[in-house]
Amino acid sequence: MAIAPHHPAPDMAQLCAFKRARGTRLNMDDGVKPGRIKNIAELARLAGVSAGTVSRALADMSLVNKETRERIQALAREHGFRPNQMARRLRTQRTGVIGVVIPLGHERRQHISDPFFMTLFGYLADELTESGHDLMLSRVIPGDDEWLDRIVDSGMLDGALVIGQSNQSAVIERVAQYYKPLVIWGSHREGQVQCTVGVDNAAGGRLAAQRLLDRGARKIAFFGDTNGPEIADRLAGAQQAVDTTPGATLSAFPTHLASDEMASQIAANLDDIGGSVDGIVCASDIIAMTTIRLLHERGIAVPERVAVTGFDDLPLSQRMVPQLTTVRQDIAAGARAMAEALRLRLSGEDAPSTVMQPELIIRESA
Amino acid sequence: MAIAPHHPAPDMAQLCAFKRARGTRLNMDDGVKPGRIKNIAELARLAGVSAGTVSRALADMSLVNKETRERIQALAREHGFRPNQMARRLRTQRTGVIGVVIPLGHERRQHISDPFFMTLFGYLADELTESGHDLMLSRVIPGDDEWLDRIVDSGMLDGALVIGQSNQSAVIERVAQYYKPLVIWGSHREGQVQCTVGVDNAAGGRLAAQRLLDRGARKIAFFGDTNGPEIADRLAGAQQAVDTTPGATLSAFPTHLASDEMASQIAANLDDIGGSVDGIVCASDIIAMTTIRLLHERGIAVPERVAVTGFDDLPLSQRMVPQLTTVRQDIAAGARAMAEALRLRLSGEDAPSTVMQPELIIRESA
DNA sequence: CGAGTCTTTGCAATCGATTGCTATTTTTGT
DNA sequence: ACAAAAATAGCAATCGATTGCAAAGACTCG
Repeated sequence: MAIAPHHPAPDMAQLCAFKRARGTRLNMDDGVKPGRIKNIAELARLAGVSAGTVSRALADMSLVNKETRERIQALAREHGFRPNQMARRLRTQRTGVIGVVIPLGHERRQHISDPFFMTLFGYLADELTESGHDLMLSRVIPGDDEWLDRIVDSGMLDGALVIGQSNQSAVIERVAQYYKPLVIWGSHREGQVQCTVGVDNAAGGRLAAQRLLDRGARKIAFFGDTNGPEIADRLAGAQQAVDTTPGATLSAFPTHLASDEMASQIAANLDDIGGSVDGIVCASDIIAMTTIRLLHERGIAVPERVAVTGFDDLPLSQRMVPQLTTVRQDIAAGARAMAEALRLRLSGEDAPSTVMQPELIIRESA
Repeated sequence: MAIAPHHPAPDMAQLCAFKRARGTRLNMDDGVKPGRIKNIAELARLAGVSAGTVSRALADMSLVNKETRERIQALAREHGFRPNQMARRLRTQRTGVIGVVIPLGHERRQHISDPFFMTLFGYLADELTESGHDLMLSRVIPGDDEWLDRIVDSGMLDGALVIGQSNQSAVIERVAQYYKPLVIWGSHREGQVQCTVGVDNAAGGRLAAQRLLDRGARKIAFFGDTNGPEIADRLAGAQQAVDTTPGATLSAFPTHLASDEMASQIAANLDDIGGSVDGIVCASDIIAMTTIRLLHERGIAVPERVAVTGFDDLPLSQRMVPQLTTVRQDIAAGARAMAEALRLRLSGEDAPSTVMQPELIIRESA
């Protein structure tokens, strides 16, 4: 991100990590900043001009004489002065900050360190910092129906991104009706106002289940928490695939994402179904990874006796043993789509929802 | 300034967009909210009191009559009014925002999705949002020696956390001399001013190497990028352990963290050393995971022919097959320590550095 | 009954940068 | 040489909430 006042165009030559700036005066005695300037007025007095001129000079406006401009800029640099962003933003009514919100409606624990969210967040950071925005992360446990209003009305944000609908679709939908610069990662529903970006979860569920069916599996289990629309769609997709295959059955087992509960819950599921299952559709790679580990502990071979599919295609899924067969969501492309939609909406235009097509990545586990 | 690394262009063909039913008009003003109040003055006029009173009422100060106070609060709620944070912050000189900075001095690529950083970041978010702070993420590729100054002087932050020293210790040290609310994740050096929280990396390296030596390994390799002090310390620790064991040798192989380069680099390393190595100390769990995967592909048994240790003890290390023997950093405890140190420093007190002791977690890979 | 205390509320300064408008120079054109 | 046009710089209003201080009204008490 750039908390920098002005961004000079990124000069690729300067990106070289090892190239140090040829600073005029480097670390020598810089601990003692020459009399710290705290606002534009002081710098103005020092330069013998008015505050307005300093402001314009620092913004590099051609309105002020080139010489004075450079003199002021040099002075500012020398004193390590940087204009107060808070005042700037109050005045300009633009904050340059995008809020990223993760609502935890049905998952109270530790959701935020979930690799999927973090990966998406990382890509979003890459995208948005490029256009000079800062990212502010808010982790919200919705206690009422106003949590999103509070965020978008806080006056601190130019726009907001919501990662995951959780069970808060209604709230999001309501806010989306009056707050434009809002983009959601999640499922698209016909006729909804909110602008979503996400994968076709039903198609993804179908792909995963179909893969298991194609391998000959008939008794299929689904591990995941279906309280949010996304996972529910994946289950529905899997159900569709199973329904079109005679003799195949599907049963769903609730499985939380929180990592500590997850393992014991999956263990319980496995003991529950015993050896009567030959394929498992997992709602995420993390669930799949844990499931495989637990099957391994029970001496059940994957994929020979039970085939397992994941969802997400996180980087780790190809580093596992066995490598994970999974449904790929292109997180980088998703982040790019979210950023693009938000940019459009920030400039007042409309932006449509984006539904990406998932892709089945066949590796070893199924 | 921070510049995002380059992403490979996505296959946009697979994105399919659905236009929203309600094409053009995005701006359905009015809508549900009764005539939108935009500032305290308007609300004050509506309530028939002065702005100051409204401000105090909203802050729930006992200074204003309980009845008027409640009346104003009700009015504010009814109109969905929320005071402008930017103005509030300009006036109070407190932002409630903590900056989290990840300097990428020697790693230009995609560092941010590194699971370790993300996990730590997640825990930090949990800790700090609890005390009412927001987190702003800044990913910085230091182009000069002022990147940190720009961030802490931006006037947007109450404090800052730096995750990883990279090769920027000197810059951090200089800033730490004048900016107090600053806490660093990284290595502690005698006599330094910066407040760090981190694990004793040398001890960790020693533990890992010693484990391999104890298993009988004598020709040890180290995989990791030693440009930053942290990994360098781990290597130094490993070297110490090897030095005290007659006949044992250690050789270091540079290995970047960026996930795409890493695999090929490790593959090259492995081919380089051929079968002449019987133990590998990896500088992170991710490196270890990739290494094991590649050894597996080459038909080299882990730990029978080559024993491998990781570093970090990420959640995934116990879900792998084989489970990873690794040096544990307690990331949650680290995040707690960072948050606590920052809180102290925010309230003007001093806070010492924290050096945590690493712990060897013996599982299957060594 | 008037002085002294409390409660409440209002007024106006403040935080620090931005920017429309005005007031000075220069410079140019004829 | 004189009017008109540019080029510069300054003044002061503004963004919206907070808060010290003053003031007005309500109440107590000797």
